[in-house]
Amino acid sequence: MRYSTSHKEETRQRLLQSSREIAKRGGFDSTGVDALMASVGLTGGAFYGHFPSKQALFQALIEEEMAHSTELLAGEAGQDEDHVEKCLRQYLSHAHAQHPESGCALPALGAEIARAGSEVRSVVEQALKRTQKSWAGRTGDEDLAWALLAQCVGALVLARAVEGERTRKQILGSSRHFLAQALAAGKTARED
Amino acid sequence: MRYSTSHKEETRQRLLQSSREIAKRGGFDSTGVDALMASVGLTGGAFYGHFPSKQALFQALIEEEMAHSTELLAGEAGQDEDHVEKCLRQYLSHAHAQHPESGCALPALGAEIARAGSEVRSVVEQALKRTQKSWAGRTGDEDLAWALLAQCVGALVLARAVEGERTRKQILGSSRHFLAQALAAGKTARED
DNA sequence: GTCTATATCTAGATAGAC
DNA sequence: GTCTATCTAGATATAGAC
Repeated sequence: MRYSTSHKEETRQRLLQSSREIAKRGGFDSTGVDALMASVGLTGGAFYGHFPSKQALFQALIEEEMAHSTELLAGEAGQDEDHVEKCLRQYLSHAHAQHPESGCALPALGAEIARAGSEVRSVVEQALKRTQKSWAGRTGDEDLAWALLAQCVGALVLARAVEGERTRKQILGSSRHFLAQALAAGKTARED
Repeated sequence: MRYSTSHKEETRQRLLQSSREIAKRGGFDSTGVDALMASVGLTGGAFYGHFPSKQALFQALIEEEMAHSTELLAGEAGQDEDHVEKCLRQYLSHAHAQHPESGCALPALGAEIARAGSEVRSVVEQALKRTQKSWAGRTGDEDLAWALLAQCVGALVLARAVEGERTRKQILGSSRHFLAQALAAGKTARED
C-alpha cells in the first residue's frame, strides 16, 4: 500500500472542510468538482474515490455544517439564557456577515437546501429542532425560540444582499437590538 | 418588418416574467439560457436579441422583483399599522413557503444576490430601505422595521429548508405569533 | 489513492441565414 | 426577431495506467 491507512480519511476530511468553505462562499451548484479537488491539491478524477457523486458530497457537507452549528448554538445542558444572548451577538455580528465561508450554512445555502432531496432536508430539520428545543428550554418560550432562529438567518441574508456597509450594519444592529428587547420582555414576564 | 413594433417588448416581458418564476424555483445560476428561452417558446440564440448577457437578465429580473415586492410591502401613503400586519400574515403564510415561484425573491435568491455585482445589490438595498422606512413610519420603530423584514425572510428560508410539513407550519406560525406580540407591545408602549 | 485521458453533456455566447 | 449551427469552455463521471 503506497498510502497510509489513515491517508484516505485525512484526504476526505480535508476535501470536506475545503468544500464547506467554498460552497458557503460561492454556492455549491456553481462550483465544479475540479475546483473543489484543486483546493486540496488533487485533480478531479480523484474525487470519485471519496464520494460516489457530487450530490453525495453536498449531503455530507450539510451534515457536518449542521452538526457544527448545532453544537455551537444548542450548547451544553446546564447553560442558561445568557448562552442564547451570546449566540445572538455572535451570529448577528459584522464579521459573520462578511465571512460566509466560516459562518452558518443556512443563510448561504438555504435555497440550495430547499431544492435538495428529502434526506438533506431531514438532516437540517433535526438539527434546527435541536437548537430550537434548547433555546425554548432556556427562554421558556417555544415560539420565541423559532423566531430567534428565523431572525438570525434572515438578518444575515439581508445584510449580505445589500451593497452599503452602513445599511449592513444597520440591519444587524436592529436585529440585535430587537431580539435583546424581546428576550428582556420575556424574562420580565416570567419573573412576574 | 416581419414583426410588429411592440413584439420585441412583449417577448422581453414574457421572458422576464417567465425567468423570474423559474429562477425563484430552481435558482438562477443553475438554469440555462436555453431553458429560459424554451419556457417562452423560443430557442437559445434569440436570447441575445433581448439581453447582452445572462447577468444582464439577472439584473433586470431582480429590479422587477424588488419593485414588485416593494409595491406590495411598502404600500401607499396613508396606510397604517394594519397594513404591516396584513403583509406579515401573507408573507409568513404556508402558501408563500410552498410557492417560491410566485413569492418574494429574497428567500429564494438572497445568496445569489449576495454574490452578484454592486449594481444588483444597490437595487436591493434601495428597495429594502423603502419598505423599512414605510414600516418604520407606521410602527414608530426603526429597528422593529428592519427586524420584521429580517424575520420574514429568515422564516421563509427555514420553512423551505425543512422536510416535515409540521415543522414548516410551526416555524411560520411561531414567527407570526412572535411578530404579532412585538407589534402589540410597541403599540402599547406608544399609547402610554 | 491519484493520475491522465476521455466520454458525454451542457453551459454562455456568436455568426449568418431567413 | 428568431432560427440553426457552431465555438469555446466548463460540467459530471468513467477507465485504465501507475
